Amino acid sequence: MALEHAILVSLLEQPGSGYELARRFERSIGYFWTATHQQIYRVLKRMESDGLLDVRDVPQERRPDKKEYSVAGPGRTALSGWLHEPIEPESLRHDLAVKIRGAAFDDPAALLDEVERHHRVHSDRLAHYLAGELRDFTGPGALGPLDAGQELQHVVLRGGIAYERMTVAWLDDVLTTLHRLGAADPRI
Amino acid sequence: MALEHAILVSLLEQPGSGYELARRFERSIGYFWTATHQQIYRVLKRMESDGLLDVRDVPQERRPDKKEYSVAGPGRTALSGWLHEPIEPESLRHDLAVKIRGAAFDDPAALLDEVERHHRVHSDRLAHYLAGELRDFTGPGALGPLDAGQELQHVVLRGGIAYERMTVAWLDDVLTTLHRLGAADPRI
DNA sequence: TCGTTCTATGCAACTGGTTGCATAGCAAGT
DNA sequence: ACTTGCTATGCAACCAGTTGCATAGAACGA
Repeated sequence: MALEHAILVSLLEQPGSGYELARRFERSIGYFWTATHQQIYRVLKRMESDGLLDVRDVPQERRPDKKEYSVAGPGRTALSGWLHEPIEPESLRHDLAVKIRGAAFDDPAALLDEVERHHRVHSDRLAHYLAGELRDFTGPGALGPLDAGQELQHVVLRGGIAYERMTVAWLDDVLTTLHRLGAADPRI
Repeated sequence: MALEHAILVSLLEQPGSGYELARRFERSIGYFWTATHQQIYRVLKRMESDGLLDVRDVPQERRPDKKEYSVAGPGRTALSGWLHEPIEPESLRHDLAVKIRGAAFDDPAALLDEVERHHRVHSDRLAHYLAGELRDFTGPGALGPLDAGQELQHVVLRGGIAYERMTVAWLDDVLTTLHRLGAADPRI
C-alpha cells in the first residue's frame, strides 16, 4: 500500500495534520498520488496505532484545533524497508483510451468535446507545473544550490511536466485523427 | 466502472471467452487497462446476468470447453451511453515517484538498481509496441487503407508509444540525477 | 507414470479506495 | 439573524480489485 509510504514521505518533508495532508495531495504529492481526506484520516489513525506516527494536539486561534502528525522511528524504518524492496512497474489505466477504441462502435465525432475538455485540463496542469518549476527551481528568485531532497523533488516534477507535455501532444494527435475520420464521414 | 466498458469494447472487436479476454488484457487492451482473470470472470458473470452479454457454450477438441461471450443489444446501448458521458481526466498513481522523493531520507544511490529495472521494462514495452505498429500499421505488410476502427486503434497505440518513450527519457533523467547526487556524496 | 504446462473456470477472504453523510468552530458578508 | 465558506475530523456502506486457493481436461516430455 503506497498511500502509507506517500504519507510517510510527505510527513518527513513536513509534519502536518490530516487536513493539511489532504491539501498536499491536491498539490505537490498529488501530482503522482491521489487520496481523499477520508482515506487519509483512516490511514493516519491506523499508522498512529501501529506506532509509525506520533500525534500532537495543536490548539489554534481563529480556527479549530488540529492533530499534527509526525513520523516516529518505526515509521522511518518502515519507509526505508519499502525503499529497498522492488516494486512492479505500473501499468496504465486510461479510461479515455477505452472510449477512443469504443468510438469505433458509435459516432467518433461525438468524442470531440470530451477530448477537447481533457486537452484543456492537461494544458492547465502543464502550465501549473511549469509555473511551479519556475518559482522553485529555474526562475530568478528560485533556491540557490539544491540539496539532495530538492534535486529529487525537481526530477519528479520534471516527470510530471514530461507526462503532461506528452499527453497534450497525444490529445492533439487524437483530435486530428477524429477530425480526419469526421471529414471522411458524410454524417458530419 | 470502466472494466465493464473495456470488456464491451473488446468483445465488440471480437467475441471470446473469459480466458481469451484475460489474455487480451495482457496484450492490446491491457496497454491501457489491466485486469486479472478472476476479476474478468466475475464481471462477465454479472454482465451476463444483467443482460449486457450473450453466452454460448463452445465444445472444443484437444482442450476444455469454453463459454464464448458476445455483446447483446443492451450492452451496446450501455456502451453508447457511457461514451456520451464525460469522464474525469485521470490522475497518476506513480509509486516510483514516491520512492524517488522518499530517497531523500535514505540513500539515493540505493535506488539505482530499481530505476534501471524500470527502465528496462519500459524500453521493452516500447520495443514491443513499435513492433506491433510496424506489423499492423506502418510496415510493408501492414493493412491497406484503414477503417475508422483501425485508425482509432492506431491512435491509441501511438499514445502507448508516446507514453513509453516519455517514461524511458524521464528515467534517463532520473538516473543522471541519482548519479550526480551519488558523485557528490562521499558515501559512494 | 509422473511432473509440468497450457487451456479454462471459479470461490472466499481480504484490502484499498470511493461516496454519502454528519458534525463543529470560526470568519465574513448580506 | 442567516447564509456561505473555510478549517478540521470522522463514520458507515459500498464497490472494485487483489491474493490465495481449488478444480479439471488435455498435451508433452522425462
